[in-house]
Amino acid sequence: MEERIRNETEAVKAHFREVGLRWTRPRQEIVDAAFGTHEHFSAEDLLHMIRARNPETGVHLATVYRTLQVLEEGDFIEGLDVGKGSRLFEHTFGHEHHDHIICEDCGRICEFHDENMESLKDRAAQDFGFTMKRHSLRIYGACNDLAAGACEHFARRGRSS
Amino acid sequence: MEERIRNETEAVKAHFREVGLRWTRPRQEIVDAAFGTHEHFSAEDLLHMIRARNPETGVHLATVYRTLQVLEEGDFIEGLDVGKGSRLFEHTFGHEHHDHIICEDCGRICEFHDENMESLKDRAAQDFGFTMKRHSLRIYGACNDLAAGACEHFARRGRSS
DNA sequence: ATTGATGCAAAAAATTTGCATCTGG
DNA sequence: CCAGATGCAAATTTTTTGCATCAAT
Repeated sequence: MEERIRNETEAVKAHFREVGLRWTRPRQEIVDAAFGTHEHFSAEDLLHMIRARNPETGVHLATVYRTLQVLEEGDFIEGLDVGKGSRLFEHTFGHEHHDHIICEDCGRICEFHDENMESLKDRAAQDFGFTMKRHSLRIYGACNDLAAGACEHFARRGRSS
Repeated sequence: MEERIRNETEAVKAHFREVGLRWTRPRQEIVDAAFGTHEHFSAEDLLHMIRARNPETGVHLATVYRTLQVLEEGDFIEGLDVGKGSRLFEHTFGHEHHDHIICEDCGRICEFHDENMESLKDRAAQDFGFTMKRHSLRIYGACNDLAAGACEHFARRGRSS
């Protein structure tokens, strides 16, 4: 897994070099953190993760935002509007595209991939004369775990509604 | 069409009465405007539309936001995160659900509906133990009109990026 | 009358920007 | 050295809230 991170980081580094962006300490830390988690994270979450890894870090939130922008443009991460609060990100480089199911009550996010759905999306874009760049399917619902009182995600976050 | 608006307004009014909300002048104007357009609108857009209809209106933006919230909860309108800028709304009452294709360059939004897609969504939610409440599929791309220089939407808005 | 709705201003939350300074190439 | 990156603070943008007042029921 550390190896995976190394590879992904290397890829980002290569991309940066390629497009003439500099490889700096803050960017290193940001990328390491972004690829070091499999959770969805906000800009602020990521900053906390960076600080957890290196309490001495001087990385500033503004730099996180700026770097996330670059990473998104380079298709290394993907932003996800969850409706409430800030945009969440996840690393996507080397991952197959997937869609999201979001529990409106506890905030839990499940991921799934469906080839049939993908072809339908392609077709729709074509039919309407669009060149598809990306797509985002989000299903909002209530997770049954929650109804059953067995939702650990809820326990962790403890939101109401 | 005026008749349609009347009916929709009546439905909203009935719903308000039902759940014990008052029917006020500001709400009347907001609902009329929301159902009087077939475009997607932001809270601010809507306020402009209200002022266009009645320059004397005293409706305040905060009230627009508050009312949009109520309307969304009542399933009369639906919010749409377009990633950049404010949330857009569209009235949905009496309309079949549809998905969106959004041009990242000119902002044009196309709507489509695909039964197959709908069943796949249903299935996915079920498979993951969710009770689906709503869903949002957005396909982002570049519209070919734009590439061909024939995109009127672009001419109207004239954005870059 | 009572309770909810509104206008207004001010706060909040999330993100972006200007600028002096630092630093990688 | 020099363009680009960063920290920091301040500005923006979008949405929400507190509160005195107003109006629907």
